[in-house]
Amino acid sequence: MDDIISLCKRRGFIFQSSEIYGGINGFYDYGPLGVELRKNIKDAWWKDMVHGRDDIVGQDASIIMHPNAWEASGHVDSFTDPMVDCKESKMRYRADHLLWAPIFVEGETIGYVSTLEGPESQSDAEKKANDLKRKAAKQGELAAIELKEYLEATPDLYDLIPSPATGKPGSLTPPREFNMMFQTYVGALKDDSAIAYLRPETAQGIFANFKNVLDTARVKIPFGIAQVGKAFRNEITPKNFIFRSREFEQMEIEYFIEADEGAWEDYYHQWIGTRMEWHKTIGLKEELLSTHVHPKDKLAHYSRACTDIMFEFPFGVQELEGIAARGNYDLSQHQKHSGKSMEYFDDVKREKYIPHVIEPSLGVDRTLLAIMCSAYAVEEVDGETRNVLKFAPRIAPIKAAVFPLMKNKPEIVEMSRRIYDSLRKRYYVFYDQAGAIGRRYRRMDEAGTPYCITVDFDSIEDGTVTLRDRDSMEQVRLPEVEIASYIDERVL
RNA sequence: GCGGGUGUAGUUCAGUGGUAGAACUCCAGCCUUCCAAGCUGGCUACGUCGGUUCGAUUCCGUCCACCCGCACCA
Repeated sequence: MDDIISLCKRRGFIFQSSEIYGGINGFYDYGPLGVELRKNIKDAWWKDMVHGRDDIVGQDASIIMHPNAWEASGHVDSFTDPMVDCKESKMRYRADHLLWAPIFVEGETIGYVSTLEGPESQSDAEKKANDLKRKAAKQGELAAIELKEYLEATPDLYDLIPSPATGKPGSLTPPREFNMMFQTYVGALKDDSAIAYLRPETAQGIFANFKNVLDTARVKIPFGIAQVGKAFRNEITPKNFIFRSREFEQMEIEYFIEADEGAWEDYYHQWIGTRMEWHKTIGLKEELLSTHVHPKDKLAHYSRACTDIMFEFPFGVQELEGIAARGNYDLSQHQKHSGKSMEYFDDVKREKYIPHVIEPSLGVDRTLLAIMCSAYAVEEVDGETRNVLKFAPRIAPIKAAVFPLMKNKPEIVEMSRRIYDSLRKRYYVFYDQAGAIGRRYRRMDEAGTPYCITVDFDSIEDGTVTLRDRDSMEQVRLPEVEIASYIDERVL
């Protein structure tokens, strides 16, 4: 992983944000090659998911929305993770995973117990209750133990509830709120009425425009709306390079389907297949991809099912994309909060309903990192090591490079410039005449450029050039006029 | 947020209480007829702020950032 991070910096893919000021945690910048790669990923997605299908249209919603949109979506209330720290054991718990109960013997409170949520929580609590009873030297029956979340504890109880780790009361902090949405102010006044949020996901911009798109794009269920855009989350701990950052970009589709309870499952599985196949087309190594099905008891209450597409990064198997069957929760919420109907009239069924939705949601930055990890290779060539990024040609930042074999032979340089000028009208092409030819090849290997064209002495005689393949390092000889079509076939 | 570690050139690393060196990279020139060749020259660094000191890149503290572990992760 360190090698990849180092290469990203060295070759101008990714820089730490504000590096000259010491950097800022959780933010990254994309350099000249990074921005090309990133753009190619987004273009490939858009081309395949929007232009390549007749049932999906695009949109681009603003990053700042009406604050009520985030009330409706539930993000204002629940996009928080209240946390509790144990001052003694230095452990940290989510307040809704930390359970506690008062212990009664014969109607008298003898103390409190705490435990963590899980299959053992009840038995653990009972065991601790018995210990408590023994210590208090009480006779009589223990009353039934009713576990509650720490969030339900009143402030006077914070000092009485013991830490689950140490068993001692008084070491737990009150639950500390942490909303992951960035706040800002719209307009000149900095009061509560001006509070707005940077969106933590692009999805709500799609739901909020559902009616607009429906009324203007002549779409019929089933259909999808796609969007690519930045989202912001004030993560507690950004981690693993660009994998979890505070500013990131999503590629999301909301695919609207009929409301029948029997219908969603087919669409859902289709989407998992479609998305999995797509990841292979952009060069992610198949053996590093997998799926993770969320167990039913871990799903949000409005969610029918959720499958993650996982990628094996050097730091572990992590989520790349989430495909969720979300019922009609979001549209219903927006209907409720906005007072505007989100119903769809189905001409075939002759009925009105609020559509259900399947949501494939992919992170651009995570995809880019997965591509770097898939493409990076160190090879041995004639006793020398070669660093190479084996990008799928369609997403490679630079599609081809043109080299004059010698820079001090005017005819060769002239022909090289001519080829370069003609190719650069089609895609990003790099011209390099500095240094030995082998060095130029290796430089392009590290940038992941799939093809290098070299103009040599034969070229000015017979009009052919050599075209060298990045992965095999083999060369073919082509007439100048065939270069463009040869590369077109492979990179578009 | 806690504990531990780290911070010197674009990269990877040396080193010192008297302001620093290497390799590779990069740039220029010479040379060079296809895979990091050679020669010459050149650019570039002690994360930040403060303290101790005659003097700090070095010692101490603060902050920032990065790495590992814990915890957290719509």
